[in-house]
Amino acid sequence: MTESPSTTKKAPSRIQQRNRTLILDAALEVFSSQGYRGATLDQIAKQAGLSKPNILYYFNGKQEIHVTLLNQLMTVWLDPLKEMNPNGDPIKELIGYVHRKLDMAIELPRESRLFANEILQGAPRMGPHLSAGLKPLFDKQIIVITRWMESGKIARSDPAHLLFSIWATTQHYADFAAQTEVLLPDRQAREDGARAFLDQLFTKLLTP
Amino acid sequence: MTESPSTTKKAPSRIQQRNRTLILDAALEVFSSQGYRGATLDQIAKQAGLSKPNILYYFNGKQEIHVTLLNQLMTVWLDPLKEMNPNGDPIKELIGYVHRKLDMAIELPRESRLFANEILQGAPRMGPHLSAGLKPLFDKQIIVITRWMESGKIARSDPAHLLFSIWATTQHYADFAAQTEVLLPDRQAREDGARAFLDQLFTKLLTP
DNA sequence: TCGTGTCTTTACCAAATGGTAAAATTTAAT
DNA sequence: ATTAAATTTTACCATTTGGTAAAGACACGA
Repeated sequence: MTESPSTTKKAPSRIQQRNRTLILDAALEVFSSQGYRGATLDQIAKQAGLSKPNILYYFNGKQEIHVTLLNQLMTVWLDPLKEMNPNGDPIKELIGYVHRKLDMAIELPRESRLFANEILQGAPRMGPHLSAGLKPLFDKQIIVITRWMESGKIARSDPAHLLFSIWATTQHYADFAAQTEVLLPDRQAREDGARAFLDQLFTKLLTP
Repeated sequence: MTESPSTTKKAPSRIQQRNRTLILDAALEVFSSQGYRGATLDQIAKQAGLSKPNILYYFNGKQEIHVTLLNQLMTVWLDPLKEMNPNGDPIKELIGYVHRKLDMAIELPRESRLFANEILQGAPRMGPHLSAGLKPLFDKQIIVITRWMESGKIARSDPAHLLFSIWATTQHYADFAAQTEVLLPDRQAREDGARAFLDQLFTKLLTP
């Protein structure tokens, strides 16, 4: 029986694994720079070095590629937040989180833009994941941070907005790169400056 | 001679003014929520209550509507930055700027998202305006802030990244509303919390 | 009210785009 | 080597979408 591998759940062949990876890589490139509607299967196919029908042999449609990508990268994206250790030194943990997020924005700007695009459009294909995936983790870490504040180890502020501000300031360097690159053209200086500034900003906020 | 008013530069009639406004309003709604490629002339037409050909009577094409919108709103968007008074009290000026930007994000989320969409895609239709419009103003205000720091009236930090962090944290509430609304559903609490937090964040940073 | 120019609608079109059918080719186990 | 299954290509198709032509409706000054 000849059936598309996109529905089959049996062991994927070497070719299948290679091509699905190829497609998802290409899709990340295209979706992150063009948005969901701006991206075309032809662009993804060309970027992947495959034909359009070939791509539809591995995925049931454009939407499935996009959703697969979002699901797959969600884990990577939330990892730094999970890694915060409730028993570590609060300032170290939070400043460390800031640095890890900034590193991710610099090293994985496509992933950042992929999510930014999706959220900007109202998260039409990710809404459930926000409630089911992000929200619980968010609430959990809010509690951790609140405890840290109550223990007096860091200054009191609103933990939720603290996280928002960390996300906003770090992802800004990926999502608004077209702007920051015009305003601060020297890449190395910009990245070093960002690190130093965010360190200072959040250290001052958190130090009791 | 019958000619489209989009090329004519003569005094626009009452109807012309009304309909161009109607179209630009509709276009703001659609472009900001769907992005440039995601927006269709049919959507804009429906939103404006006009027919598609009628819309193309007033504008020469989709791109012209978009560019007109960007140009028109650029002024409004940069206004708060211009308003910073070099002779005022530095902390008051900067904190005031933060509050004005946050108010704009809350009151004009569509404008914020319109620009966010455009920058995210690499500013393909706005690139020149960044260099020609924003850059000079940015550089000028960097100098003002630098002087404030040198005078000892505010703590030293990187002025460019200070502005980036103000933009990032305030616009976050408009651009990532789909996310913040899931994580902090109570609108009033969210907005009040944002104001208080950003006030605290930047006051701590700037106080010498 | 008449006529000229302004505005709107109807009826289209060509290109782009997501997707499919089925033939052709390649892979791999026997 | 043979063959059955997996993979890729070729040739399409229906819909959507930005855009146009031209006829029709309307406004308004003389």
